[in-house]
Amino acid sequence: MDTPPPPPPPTIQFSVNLNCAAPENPNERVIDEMDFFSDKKGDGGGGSGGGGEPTSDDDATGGANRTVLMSGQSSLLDFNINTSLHLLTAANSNQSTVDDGISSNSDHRRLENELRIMKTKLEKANLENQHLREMLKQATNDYHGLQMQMQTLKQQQQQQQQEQQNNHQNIEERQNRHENIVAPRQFMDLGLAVGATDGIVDDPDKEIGRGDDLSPENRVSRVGANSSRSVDQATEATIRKARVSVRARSEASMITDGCQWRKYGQKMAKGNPCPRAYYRCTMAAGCPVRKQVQRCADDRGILITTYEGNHNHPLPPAAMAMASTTSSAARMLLSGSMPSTDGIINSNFLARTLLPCSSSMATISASAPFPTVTLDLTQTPNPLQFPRPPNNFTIPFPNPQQNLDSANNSVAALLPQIFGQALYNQSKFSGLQMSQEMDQNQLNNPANALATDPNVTAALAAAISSMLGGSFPNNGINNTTNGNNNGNDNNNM
DNA sequence: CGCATTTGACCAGCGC
DNA sequence: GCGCTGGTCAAATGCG
Ligand SMILES: [Zn+2]
Repeated sequence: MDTPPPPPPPTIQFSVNLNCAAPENPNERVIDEMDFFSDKKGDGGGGSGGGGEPTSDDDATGGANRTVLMSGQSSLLDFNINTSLHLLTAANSNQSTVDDGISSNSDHRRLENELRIMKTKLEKANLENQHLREMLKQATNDYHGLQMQMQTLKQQQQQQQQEQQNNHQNIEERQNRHENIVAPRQFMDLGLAVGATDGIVDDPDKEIGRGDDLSPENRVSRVGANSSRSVDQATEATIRKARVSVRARSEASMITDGCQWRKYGQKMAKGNPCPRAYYRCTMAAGCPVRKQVQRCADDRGILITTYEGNHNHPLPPAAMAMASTTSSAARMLLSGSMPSTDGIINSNFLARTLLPCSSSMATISASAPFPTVTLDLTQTPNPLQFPRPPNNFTIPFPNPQQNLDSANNSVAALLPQIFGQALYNQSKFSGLQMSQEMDQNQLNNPANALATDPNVTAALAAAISSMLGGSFPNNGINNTTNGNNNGNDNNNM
């Protein structure tokens, strides 16, 4: 779901929370934010039982007063019954009694002052809550998208089983049906996530510029002056388009990702004897998704596939994996690199988010013109033996076995969830759930905290590697390109 | 014959 | 302004 007003970048949220929490009451305020979302939890960080249990009195004063109450003075509840504003005075009654003898006017002024301060704080808190709500909404949407994908996989599996039982036809027929089973439109909300981030820069370009430029009818007048406008828009959109490149060992000419690709160009890259092939998604007429396939100059066994753009059409489950992976990764990139001052910091942060364990496995380059996420899977000789660390986060697979059952999708289907987890982790540091799971040390160094959790990287590597390795022998799904563009033919310069 | 690939040419951005 | 490079187009070619 691309929200026209760009959702507040998580990283910014993180800093905001730090600013609010650090100076005075680090824990209570954050906890209270969490409390705002989950109405059930009355106790803050440690409280088991009574502490912050919302009472009927609490309802009368509203959530704002609860903020004050959470600061440790629950005994003041009685005073709050009269007026909500008196809570503030009551909270500082101890100090005010000291000054009592001086003048009641100054006391009054001070009270007003504090009232003002509290009001501003309240507004701030409300604003923050709003932001967090938006983030929560987005996370929920992502979750729903994944659920839809899960359902699709289930349905597909059931259909396949039925087909196997009813008629033991040849495999080709089944694969044709496999193509026809497209993902529900809802998933496109996930897939188009980058589109939302694109909207930060220039919204209509992606659809109008790209779409027009790619439609065959409009290509006729490409050289003409009338097309210059759309071309400009398209290039502008391209400038900030994030890319996701996957490095993996493969002898095939192209990795199988479930999409239909049509080769539209081949160039000799600078400093690489192997040509670079350009592919375009042909599953829909105006689909803007492209990918580049190139062999590594040093080791021709390494295939570098770079994805760009988002599908504007429903996808078969097998293709959804990679599509949502790339879009999620791209969204991570763009959401982090958007603010100008934080760009560098965020890119580093994102790099460590994606790559907690080993720096050699994935890198994030936010440098111009394209921010790129690179997943280097060449270091994992046997992905299936990847150790599964038992701690910390549990990647929210709805039902992993279902995924593994269907041959084609198998591990590839895990990709979006894994990346979704990465996003989830990122949002964690933005303040969503920080208070409950992070201690102070981790608060100071969130990237390190993430780095201690190798689940993301491990699962990601295993998924992609397995996909690469497993899909080639016979599971070639929809790819129409065959592998005869191997290194030697140097065509273009 | 239709479709995908090949491949030379074209275009735009960027650095000098 | 010029050359280099990446990316794209589209006519030519190949294939089933
Ligand atoms: Zn597509």
